[in-house]
Amino acid sequence: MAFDPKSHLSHLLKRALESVAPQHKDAAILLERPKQASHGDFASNLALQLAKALQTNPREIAQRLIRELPPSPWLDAVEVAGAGFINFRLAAAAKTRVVQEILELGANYGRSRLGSGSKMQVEFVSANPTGPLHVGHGRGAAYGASLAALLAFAGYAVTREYYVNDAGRQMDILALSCWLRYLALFDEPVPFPGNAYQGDYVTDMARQIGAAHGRDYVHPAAAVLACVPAGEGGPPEAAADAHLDGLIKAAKDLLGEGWVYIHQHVLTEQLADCRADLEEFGVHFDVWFSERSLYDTGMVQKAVAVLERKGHIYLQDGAKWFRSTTFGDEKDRVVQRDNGLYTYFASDIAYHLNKFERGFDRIVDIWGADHHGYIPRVRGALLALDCDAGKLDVALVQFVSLWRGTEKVSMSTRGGEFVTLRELRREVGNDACRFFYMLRKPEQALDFDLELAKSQSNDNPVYYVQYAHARVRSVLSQWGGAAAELAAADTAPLVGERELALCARLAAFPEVIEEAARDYAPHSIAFYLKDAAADFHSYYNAERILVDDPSQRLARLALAAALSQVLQNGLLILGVSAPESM
RNA sequence: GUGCCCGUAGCUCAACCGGAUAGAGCACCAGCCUUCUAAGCUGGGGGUUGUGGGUUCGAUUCCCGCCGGGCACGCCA
Repeated sequence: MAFDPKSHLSHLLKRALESVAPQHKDAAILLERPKQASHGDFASNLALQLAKALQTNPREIAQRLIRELPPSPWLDAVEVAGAGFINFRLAAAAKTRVVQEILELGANYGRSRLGSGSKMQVEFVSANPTGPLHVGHGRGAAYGASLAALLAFAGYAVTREYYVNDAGRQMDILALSCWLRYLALFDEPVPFPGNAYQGDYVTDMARQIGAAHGRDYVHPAAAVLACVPAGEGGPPEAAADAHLDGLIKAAKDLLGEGWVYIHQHVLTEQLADCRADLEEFGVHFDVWFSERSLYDTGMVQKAVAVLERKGHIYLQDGAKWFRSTTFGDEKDRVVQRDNGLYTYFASDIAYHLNKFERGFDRIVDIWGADHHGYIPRVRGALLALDCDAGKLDVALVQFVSLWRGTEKVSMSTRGGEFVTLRELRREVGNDACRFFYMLRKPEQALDFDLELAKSQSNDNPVYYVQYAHARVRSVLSQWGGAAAELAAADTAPLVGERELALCARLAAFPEVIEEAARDYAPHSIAFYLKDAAADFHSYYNAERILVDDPSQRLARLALAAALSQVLQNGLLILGVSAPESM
């Protein structure tokens, strides 16, 4: 069992507490690493916490705690400071131990049992397969993938899932868009609606269909328009929607099985494209869950029927409403329209019910911030279905706005005017992309300046971290010894201020992992890695590693190797490579 | 109008579930390569944490009001 200074101190403090204030022996013992080195290696505010209950001056309590502290060979000094903090100074041996521990555990250093194997699902991206992923999806992908990796590292059994919206109107619009482009290719041009999908990829798919099936799906433009309402009256937007629906209906009627083919084709194409894009980005999924399958297996009907049986459904204006206001929503929601079609919400209820039936201990949905209003109704539905809604966490990722210098790039998926994730990755590189996305917490809106990311790519912090890793690898290869030699190295020669600071940084890694996992905050790993790299660069510039003295050389090499291991472990979670050389 | 997120150095962002003198990077100024990778290091100036109250030993953090920005308020997904 590895020695852990923090839990050791925690144990000592608890013993002292039992002696000083037995009635408060269960008080939480908080140990933190002070920001300032002069405050020692660990500090506790235990005395401050107890002051009120004991009606005693906190400094006095701190003194008593220190007096009752069992002796320990790992401690150099303990003192009262400030308002009543207890500052601990560890013996050098206690600080440098971590080096051997890291070299022994290797890729497992920092791994935690926090999750204790409980089943966790992380659902993310889940973009409509109606076009290429854009930079906003990229953020969700980077966050979700890093979070999932982090949670796995923290001991959870994680399932990564993508919910494929392959059943709705948006897919119909995409299929229609493709067909209209196809008709135009065969000289049957139907005016292309402004609210259809405009992107070039739609025309590309139309060409594919034309190449494979020739004129099989051609119908006269006049025949198409004949069964479409002109879309007059009412607000222009509603008219445009009605017009689009008319076109979809016309397409279905005229094409029959052909419609099914085109619909399936565009879905398959877009999903494959999306999947390949994500794979290249280092983002992998265990499950691609089809919305349509919920209908095919009757789960949507079942979910609504259960709600109905429990008395949470009522009829109004021909539609079925879920009384979500009973469960904290601000208004009731339609689950089945008067035309018999289920709403997106209905399939989402079924989907979440399915998630719960799969027995996850915890479920994390990662959504764009624009969906925040959706949370109460999903929770409401789960409560209505007697599910423990407390198992569901929704992490909202704020928007990404793209800039080229001072000019904002307008983005609209439907309009086909957007910067794709692929373009971004090509411009900036996968590593820099992944790291850049992780440099701010998800609830913070992100301004992504393409010019900056491109022109100053050398200033991107990712290179700073990778550079530290490459430097170590370079030194190690020049040394040329065996790794086993390092793991057995005596770390006693590590006495320099920078060396001990680096040791302390490395020792904090497991705590950083646990805290980040608890808070769903992989960004804090990126910040930690920057700090660790900074500690190393500073050390590297101040001291030489390959010194003449054999024992000192070996100890320094071991320290450097330990750092590179921690950088690797952290970068792996973030989906960023740790290069041998740069 | 209602709800959610945000407001910290000139700019972009941190701050360990209330802790000690609020920290980094970029930019700016001054230094460091015949020695392990200068994509690096050392030093310097930069702040009433939007604002006004409240809670207490102690507030960037928690509560309330206001100001400013973003998002959402569909029988779309």
